[in-house]
Amino acid sequence: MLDAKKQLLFDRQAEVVKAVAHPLRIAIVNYLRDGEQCVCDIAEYVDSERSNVSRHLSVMVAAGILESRKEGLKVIYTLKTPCILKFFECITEVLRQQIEDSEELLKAM
Amino acid sequence: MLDAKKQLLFDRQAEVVKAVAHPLRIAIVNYLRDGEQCVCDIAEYVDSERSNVSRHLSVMVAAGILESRKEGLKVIYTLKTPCILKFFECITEVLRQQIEDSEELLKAM
DNA sequence: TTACTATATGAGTATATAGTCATATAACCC
DNA sequence: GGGTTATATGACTATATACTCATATAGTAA
Repeated sequence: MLDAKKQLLFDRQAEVVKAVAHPLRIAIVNYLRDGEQCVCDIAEYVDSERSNVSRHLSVMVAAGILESRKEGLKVIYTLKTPCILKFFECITEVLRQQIEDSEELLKAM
Repeated sequence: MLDAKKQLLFDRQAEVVKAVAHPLRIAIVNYLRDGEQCVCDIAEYVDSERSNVSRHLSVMVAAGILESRKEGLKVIYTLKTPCILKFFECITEVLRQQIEDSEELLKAM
């Protein structure tokens, strides 16, 4: 059975994972690979309301994925842990496997 | 701006990430590291209703994370892409960073 | 056949999350 | 000071998700 310590760990891990479990947030993380950006530029890139983007950014900061600092009027967001990018390599591998499976299925038809 | 192709990719990636963005599902994936298991044993391990566990498992199969096969009355679930484990290394690194930050804060107090 | 077990799923409820709009705050420029 | 801009947040609605209970299905064993 799951002990309380492990359960707590999985809760914390789930918080982090949830923070990137959204297409918009994934787009943001990918955008920030190329360098830090303000809310307004991110909002333009992902084509969504600034207020909405601001909320998504807060969630990712709370999860420890992003960092922010104020610069004049703007708030600049950065990737805090570049390891989050390795994360997407894993996800891409899952997707690649899915496509291979579809191809197998197609061949068998 | 995000083009349609990238948007589609991020949608697919989000599907996979969502499939592990839950403490119970993370517990299941960790349990399956040590080998395949049936629904009943998984349900006992995570201490949840079988019907609930069964649904969580279906989601992860749909996302391409798990595989299943029938064996008598039981349905056995396996990790399909072991790369999903690397995934958790990244998450753990984010958590470790968070703890380091807390320590820094504490020292500064 | 009947009884039993493991799993899946429909229907319902409760909760969480995303998105929008209006408004507040903070920093800037005049 | 007043006006403007960037960001954050409260309040709301719409939607998605998790969970439970009851039931259906498929296999097993008598």
